[in-house]
Amino acid sequence: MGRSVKEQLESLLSRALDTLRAEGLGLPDVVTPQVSRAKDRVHGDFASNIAMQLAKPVGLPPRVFAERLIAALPQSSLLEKVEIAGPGFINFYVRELAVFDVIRQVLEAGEDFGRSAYGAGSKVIVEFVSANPTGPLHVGHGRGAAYGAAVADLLAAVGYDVHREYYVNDAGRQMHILATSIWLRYLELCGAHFAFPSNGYKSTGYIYAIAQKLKDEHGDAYTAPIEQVFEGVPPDEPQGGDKELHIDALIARAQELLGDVRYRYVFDLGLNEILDDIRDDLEGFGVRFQHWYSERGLAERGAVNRAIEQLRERGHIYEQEGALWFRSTDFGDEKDRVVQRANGQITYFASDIAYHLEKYERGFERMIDVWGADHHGYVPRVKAALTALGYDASKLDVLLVQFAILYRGGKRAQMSTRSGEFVTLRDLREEVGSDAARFFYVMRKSEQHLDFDLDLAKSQSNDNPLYYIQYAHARVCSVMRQLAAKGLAHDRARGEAAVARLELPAEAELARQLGQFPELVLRAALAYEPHQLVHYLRELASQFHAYYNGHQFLVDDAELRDARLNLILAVRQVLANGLRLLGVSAPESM
RNA sequence: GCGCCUGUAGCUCAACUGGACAGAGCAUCGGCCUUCUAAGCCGAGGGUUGCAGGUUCGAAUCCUGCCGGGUGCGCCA
Repeated sequence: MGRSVKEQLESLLSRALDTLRAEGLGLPDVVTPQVSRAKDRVHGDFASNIAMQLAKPVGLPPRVFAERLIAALPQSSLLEKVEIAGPGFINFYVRELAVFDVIRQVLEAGEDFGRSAYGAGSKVIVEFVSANPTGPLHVGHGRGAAYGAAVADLLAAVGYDVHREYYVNDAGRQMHILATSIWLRYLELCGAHFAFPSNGYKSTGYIYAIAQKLKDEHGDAYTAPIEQVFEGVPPDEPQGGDKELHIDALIARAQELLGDVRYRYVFDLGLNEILDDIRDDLEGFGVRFQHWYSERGLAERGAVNRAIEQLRERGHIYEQEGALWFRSTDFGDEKDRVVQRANGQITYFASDIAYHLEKYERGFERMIDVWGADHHGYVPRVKAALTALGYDASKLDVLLVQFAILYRGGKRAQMSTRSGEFVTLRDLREEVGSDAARFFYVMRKSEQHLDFDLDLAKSQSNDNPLYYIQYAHARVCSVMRQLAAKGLAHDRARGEAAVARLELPAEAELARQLGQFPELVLRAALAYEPHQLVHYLRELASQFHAYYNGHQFLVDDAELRDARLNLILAVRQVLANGLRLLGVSAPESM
């Protein structure tokens, strides 16, 4: 595909600077000129602010320096003209034919147009979703899933070797609460009556479903007398007690009455059922992982103890009131953190240190974690631990995703994990479809709170930006169907030979927009900002719709017709490539 | 109280990461279907970028201080 126009211009400027340096101008030794797209067409196609940046060190007024730079520019067939504007911008006007060459490039590259090798050879891990397997994914997880998947796909598109991973928290206290909740529901199904713990997973239907499965498969082999279950258990909160002590005692009782093997069975049954559901849900959402990384496995391999040991060897661990603490305040955290509780249990934080340690050991050059923004307080301590262990914490980028708030009929549709009444990702997908969900989730910058308008996402109207973009794609397909219906064939070579017939401003504008796609993909990938792609596609669709409305493609003049068809086929290709990166389909008809 | 995110048109958001007159969509108003899908197009109005300072050739963007919204500050995960 060759170097982009932008890169070629930057290289031209570099050579001009070398010339001036040779002439004895006081230039810094290393200068990498930046060329950017001109925001406004009256400023040409590309612009550089290099003259203003270097005016001071060189000791010349910006415009004078710009003039000398332009005079030193090597000859290039690319350029129509170069001008100085405003305080000292250098504006580049690119030849029309160079602009239209992108059509040929798009049609040749097809699905690969927009891809690049920027990150080639670099291994990156994107860890996202990682929701506790204690229940179905809800709409908050959905945004992390859509965003993480888009970031991963963008990075892969620009050449990184991307590893997508889900960290499964299958070892913590929450999982024990889940196992115990399932078991108590099972006892209910077997005829027992009691007050369900207020801190248990009371939830809607899935706990019962798993309990029912246990009953179907094993009858009453897992029962225990209900008096024994609650004997000596401290009172629950509604009875004036402590809900945490209450549930912890019930967990201990479940383990005691079931014994190791049967308890483990219930525990794993719950874990696997829920994990299967999550996997299936994400699959339907177009989100796939290379690896489901088990927290329990980490502990069983001794990796967590090893991590704590390494911290201790480096002198960052101390003991206080029976617990082991990591002195994270030495590394900028606001307070020290417990890694092992007084009761001997390892904290989630300790597992997380071990997990990230392994990410380094597995050879990733960049690590990306996508977390809910409510976990932001957790970032400094993880980075502190990695720094303490001698790793470069700047290789870890924690991307925080703000909440998505659902609106239906102008009112908030609430969600919460513990109360029985929450909106699952599956509910959302069923209501608006996976395409709309994927699209709306990444429409906004991730650190921006997202107002998710369910009515808008469902509406088949011009308010809905997703339909607007998909419709542009479908329209091109429709044109091609019409071509066939008229008994005509499209000849790409004839169109390419007649590219000079594309004389309309709208055509040049479209070609310019197409030419920006590769840079846009790169920029969106490196900034972790898929919303840039959304805005780009909207703009491209808008330009296409205007072109479509104003001009006929299926004209009698075969050369002109094929030249125009090449252009709109290129538009269709870029729309499809962009939508695919967002995990959204590109329908052939609507 | 401290930390992080955030405040841009009536509403929802952009602004290529410090660049040129701050741009879109929706909503409002006025036009366009005997021609490739009107799920579309064309046009109009709408702004002291929360407020006050500062940094510089140049600020919505960086710094400081206020004001408002969100979120977090467990031997939870």
